[in-house]
Amino acid sequence: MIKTASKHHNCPHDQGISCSNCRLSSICLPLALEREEIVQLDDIVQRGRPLQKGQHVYREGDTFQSIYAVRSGSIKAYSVSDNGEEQVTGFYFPGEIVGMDGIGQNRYANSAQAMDVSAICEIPFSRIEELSVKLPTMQKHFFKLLSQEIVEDQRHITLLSKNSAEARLASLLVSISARHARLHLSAVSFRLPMSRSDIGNFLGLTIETVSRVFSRFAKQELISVSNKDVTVMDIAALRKLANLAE
Amino acid sequence: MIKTASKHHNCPHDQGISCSNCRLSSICLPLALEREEIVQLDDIVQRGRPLQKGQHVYREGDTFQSIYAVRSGSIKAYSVSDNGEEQVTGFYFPGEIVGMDGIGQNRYANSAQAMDVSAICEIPFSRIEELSVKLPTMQKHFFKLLSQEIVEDQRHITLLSKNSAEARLASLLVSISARHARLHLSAVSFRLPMSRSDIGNFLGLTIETVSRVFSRFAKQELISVSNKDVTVMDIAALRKLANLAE
DNA sequence: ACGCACTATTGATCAGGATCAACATCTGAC
DNA sequence: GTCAGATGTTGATCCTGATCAATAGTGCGT
Repeated sequence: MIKTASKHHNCPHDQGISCSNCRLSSICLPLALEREEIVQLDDIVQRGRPLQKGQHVYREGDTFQSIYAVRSGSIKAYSVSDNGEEQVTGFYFPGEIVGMDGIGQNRYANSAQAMDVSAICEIPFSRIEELSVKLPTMQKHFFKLLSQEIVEDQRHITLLSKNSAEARLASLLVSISARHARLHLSAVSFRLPMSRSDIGNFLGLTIETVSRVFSRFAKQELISVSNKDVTVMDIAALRKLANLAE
Repeated sequence: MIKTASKHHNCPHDQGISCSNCRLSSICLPLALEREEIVQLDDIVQRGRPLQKGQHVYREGDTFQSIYAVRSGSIKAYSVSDNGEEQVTGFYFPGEIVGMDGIGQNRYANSAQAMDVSAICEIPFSRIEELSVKLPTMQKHFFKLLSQEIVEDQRHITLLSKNSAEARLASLLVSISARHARLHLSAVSFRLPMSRSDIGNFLGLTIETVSRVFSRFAKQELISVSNKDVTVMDIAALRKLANLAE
């Protein structure tokens, strides 16, 4: 393999040195913002070096300072409850934002950990607040982001409360497929960055059940699985299993 | 019973004709706001006539315009999923705020329904946005409110994902007890405004299981139950069952 | 006060997923 | 390339809570 110079635009962990030319901006900063506003946001966004797999973006209990946009790779968020059990609360892909749970209490309610080598954009929240006062569009955008996370979490509550193991896993696969499509990646073939244990934890299932349902889906030729690589063969059937509208 | 004139301050559905003298303001508008800022908020808050039991504040899919503070009574929020099943996503008591799920999509993701005769304060969101641009404290307050709802929902996800029927019901009882205490009402004796079916739906259980767990708690003398009236006899034991820290 | 419909309780049985256990496969360090 | 530990798969059994069913209680309208 030929090594490409990482300063240019073809390395996935370094594409777009500014929000203005970041190809994720349509997801990360939906519609709303004007070019000039994006330039102002650009000034406050800090782009660090990539995180290695397993490294934390922040930890539960840390003082809240920033929210983070995923630029490449993937992040899992999890919290540890009073009795010491871990609960995975979300998986985040490029263009998505983590850390908003920290605003309310001035400390993060979750830890955020890289599941792959990942690049992230740090956005100091105090600067967002300042900018939001000057730019109502920006304020509106962040109100919306927060509200959407609430709706997402409520969907997940419904998933856990009302759906079978098969429906839960189907639902996760459909969701990941759709998010890949949004990134102009294949909606059909993708690599799951998380372990079976993370999937089970997120879906409220044991790893044995996750493994069995994967096998069952494969036997029914809805997907084919090899380790973490999944190929979706019948998305319509998965959507049906997940109780989603066509 | 002697009828009291409802214009004065002793009717529970009419206490505090303004935010400034509302005894819930410490909950509904935590610390943050200055007297003068509260006066400005006062101007935009609309106080309607009480809702009867069963009436809706808004319905899923309605165009989003306002958020609502519960002044008296109690509200349940629920959504209907693609397959037609109802999911109760939350119960709201005086001082708490409903409707923030509507911001992201410009339509409510849930319906909100009165479980008792309830008084609510309508707060048009566009006015909040305007005011937030002028008053950074106000902006910060609403960012926090939204973030706290995210954390709440994630706690509920953990409850559903990791806890037994007993832990779930214990957790709800502890939560309602604490919220009553915050309102300076008895943390020990209270009336549950919601049906067993709503409780089961919220906790991801059938009504039979809810009923059985109530009976079991009563037999163990952790609580005594008569219909919707509950007396908590051993809050420490309930907290332990709910896997909460002391 | 009566009856009807709705809500809740309790019991008997069933089933989905957890748990326990054995084995297979992958990954990374050397 | 080899080996050890981690991760994943598959099977057998168990248990919690769902389902089905019968009964009891509540509360509202007349």
